Amino acid sequence: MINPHFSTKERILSAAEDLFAKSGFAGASLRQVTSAANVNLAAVNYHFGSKENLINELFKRRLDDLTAARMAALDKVRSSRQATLEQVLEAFVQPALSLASERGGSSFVRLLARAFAEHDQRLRRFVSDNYGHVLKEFAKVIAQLLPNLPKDALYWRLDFVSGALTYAMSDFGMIKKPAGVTDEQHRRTAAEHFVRFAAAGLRAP
Amino acid sequence: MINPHFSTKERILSAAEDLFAKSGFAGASLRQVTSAANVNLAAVNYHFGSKENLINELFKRRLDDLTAARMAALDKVRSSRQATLEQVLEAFVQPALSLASERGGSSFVRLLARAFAEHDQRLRRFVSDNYGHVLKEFAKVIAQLLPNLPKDALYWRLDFVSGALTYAMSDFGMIKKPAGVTDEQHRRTAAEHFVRFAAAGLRAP
DNA sequence: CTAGCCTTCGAACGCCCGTTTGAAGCGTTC
DNA sequence: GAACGCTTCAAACGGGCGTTCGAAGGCTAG
Repeated sequence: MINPHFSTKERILSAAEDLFAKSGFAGASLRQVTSAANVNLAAVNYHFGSKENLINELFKRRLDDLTAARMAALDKVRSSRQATLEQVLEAFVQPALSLASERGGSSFVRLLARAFAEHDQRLRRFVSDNYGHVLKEFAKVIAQLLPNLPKDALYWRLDFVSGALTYAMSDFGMIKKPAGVTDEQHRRTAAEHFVRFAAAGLRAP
Repeated sequence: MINPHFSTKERILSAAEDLFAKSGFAGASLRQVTSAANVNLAAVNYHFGSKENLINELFKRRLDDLTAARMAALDKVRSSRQATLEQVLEAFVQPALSLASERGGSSFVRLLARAFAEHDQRLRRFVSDNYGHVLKEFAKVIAQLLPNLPKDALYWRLDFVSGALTYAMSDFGMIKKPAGVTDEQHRRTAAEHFVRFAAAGLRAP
């Protein structure tokens, strides 16, 4: 399960990502994590200090890359002469898609959905600090592309878009990957459907 | 906090709803629940048998009403001569809105979102058994209203719609109720925005 | 009044939790 | 090869967990 070639720290992070995604932060114990990682129990507190800090490191590791990739994609779209709503949405989704394709990335995506479901203030603060400003940047660009849309309507619709994406990427819904389709293709299809749906929703009369 | 006029069973259910919504099923203990309910610890196992069964009863209590109300609203729309997509979506949202306005209902809505985030198979099975067939009925009606939309696109979009609703109703997003607006008005506004957004998304070219 | 039943109660059960500790291992540096 | 850091280890800590138990309480029917 866990590759023995990686360092203790990395093995813990990987195992924790899987187990927390599966059972929740309170539901998965450090004993389960260290056992899956083939690592001594005390290693968590040695390398991360506490369970809570391990969770934070888990998010930091992935979110730093994700937010950077999203900002880069947004800047690219922004600098093009005639950006479309679809391109902006694509810039938002594509990096998340790449993340989900990484080793363990799909677990992390579900973890992210969990972080939203947890109303725990400490965790929400942490996620929004590392994540919030990117959403604001996207909101600004989208607002420019929909100049006739009142601000309150825009914010509502952006919430709906976030929800739709979170939900779909976490495999909550009834959509199941058909047999004979690679994960990659499945995600590509999901992204295409999402961009069409979200763009139309944002443009609603 | 907990009304002493209600029965032990009801006090436990109310307190459990609040605490599980706030801290998660694994995160809130029966000792916290019974303490908040002003009830002896052993009462949970006496009245419900186990923590897991308490959780099931929690969902049953609300979902039975919700699904019945949704089916009734759908039948009403169905029987009208010329049903619109907006009316069908309204029939889906309105009962959830009423539920959220009930005493403790807003906690339950967040609990429902948690149930989706938990990938726990037992809980998912239970929720989908009590919840799934209603979604299928709505899907059928919506499919008739969008005869040119391929089936796979329809299912993707319905997933997006579910996600948008779940997310928005659980207060995950950045939308905050403005001061001086009642909960009732806030939810009414949310529903209007949602129906417009979802209808447009479903009708996307 | 009393017998019976449903409910509540305090106390305890065994178990697992996150964290800490001090010793053991081990490669690097003088 | 001794001394030093960094890492791993087994073991234990106090505490909270879900659940169980037998006694006590309190209501109703005879």
